[in-house]
Amino acid sequence: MAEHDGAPLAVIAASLQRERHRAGLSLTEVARRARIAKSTLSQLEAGQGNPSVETLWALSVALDVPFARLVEPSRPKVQVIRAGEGPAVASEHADYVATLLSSCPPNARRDIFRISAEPGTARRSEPHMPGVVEHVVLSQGRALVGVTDDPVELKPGDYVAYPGDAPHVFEALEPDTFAVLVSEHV
Amino acid sequence: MAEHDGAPLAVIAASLQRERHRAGLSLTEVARRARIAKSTLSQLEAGQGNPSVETLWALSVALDVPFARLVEPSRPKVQVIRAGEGPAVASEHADYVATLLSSCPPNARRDIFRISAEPGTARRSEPHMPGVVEHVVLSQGRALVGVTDDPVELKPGDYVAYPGDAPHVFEALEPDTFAVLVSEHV
DNA sequence: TCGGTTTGTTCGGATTGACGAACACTCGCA
DNA sequence: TGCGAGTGTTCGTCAATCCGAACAAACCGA
Repeated sequence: MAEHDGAPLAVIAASLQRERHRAGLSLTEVARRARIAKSTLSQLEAGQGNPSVETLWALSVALDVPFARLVEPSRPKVQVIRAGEGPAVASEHADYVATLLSSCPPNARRDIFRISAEPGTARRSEPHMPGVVEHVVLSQGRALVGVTDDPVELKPGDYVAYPGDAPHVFEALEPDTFAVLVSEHV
Repeated sequence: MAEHDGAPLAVIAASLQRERHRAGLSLTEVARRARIAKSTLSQLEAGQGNPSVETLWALSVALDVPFARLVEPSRPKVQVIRAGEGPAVASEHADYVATLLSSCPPNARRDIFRISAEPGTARRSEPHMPGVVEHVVLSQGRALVGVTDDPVELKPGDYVAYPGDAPHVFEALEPDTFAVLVSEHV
């Protein structure tokens, strides 16, 4: 499910002004760098108008900001989840527990999991959405991780990234294996 | 530095068609859902034209994909970084090592680090860009992590998230403390 | 107080995106 | 073979963006 909050125009207006002020630039200067008329920028910041992609792209270059930053807002707070706590993701194997630490909030596109696994059965995953990348850092134990055809053996501290839109595995090789998994859908 | 590859129009054209085919929808059907003329969509997929933000937004809703997916591409590969390896981020304290595991690729907005620290001195960080959130999962040892005013003590397996645009700390309380840090700038 | 510079605004005119209908085309079925 | 429903395309028209220049207001040094 892709998130689609409010109409983007108001967000864009706010973002443009916010990023411009953050960079300490004048409206005139930004318009010059983006090679657009400053009148256009003025109206965009006023929330009027519906910029073309080229115009907005030029602005994202001028402000040196990722494009998406202009169309999507922001927020945060402190949050703690203790080792035992947190929603455990259902699994067909009792010896594999994935705990969701941070689910994809409005407009970041990644989930963070804590993985606990015991040796024995390999945990195979069907391909996810195209464009998903998974990152695993092994904390404890030993595990075979990666795409099913060519998994990698990880020891504590090792890191691996692999495309999540292909079949992949997580197989613990030692008891008490524990890892951090970041699943991002770019 | 924000990434700004090629002109976005060709990318958009490709993305629109790719996502539409992935969803198994006809051009007519997508146009109907997005409430835009199918002629418009046809021309956009042909790489002609420079859609307005509202038009593109409507399409992202109709296709149920995040907006940014339409303007920025990407692709992955398997990558491994062993426990000892990887670029270590400079630090004024020798007893604190941050290894960059995955730097913000085109259009994900997060970095992943492995942190190794020894007790003694606290590692204080100045605020980063506004909108940054940091996620820490402790792997080994014990540490005091979070915003400087109100840090949280973590034990193995614990997780904490906090705004990175305020001063924050990472202080190891035991030898051989080891953690995973995800820094995302939303 | 005056000139000079910079701020962001508003105003016609040329350019261009978005629309809807008509178009050529393929497929399934009687 | 003809019909109908589906595909994605091209065309002319209207409305909108985008532009450049002219604009008022704030600021600063002489």
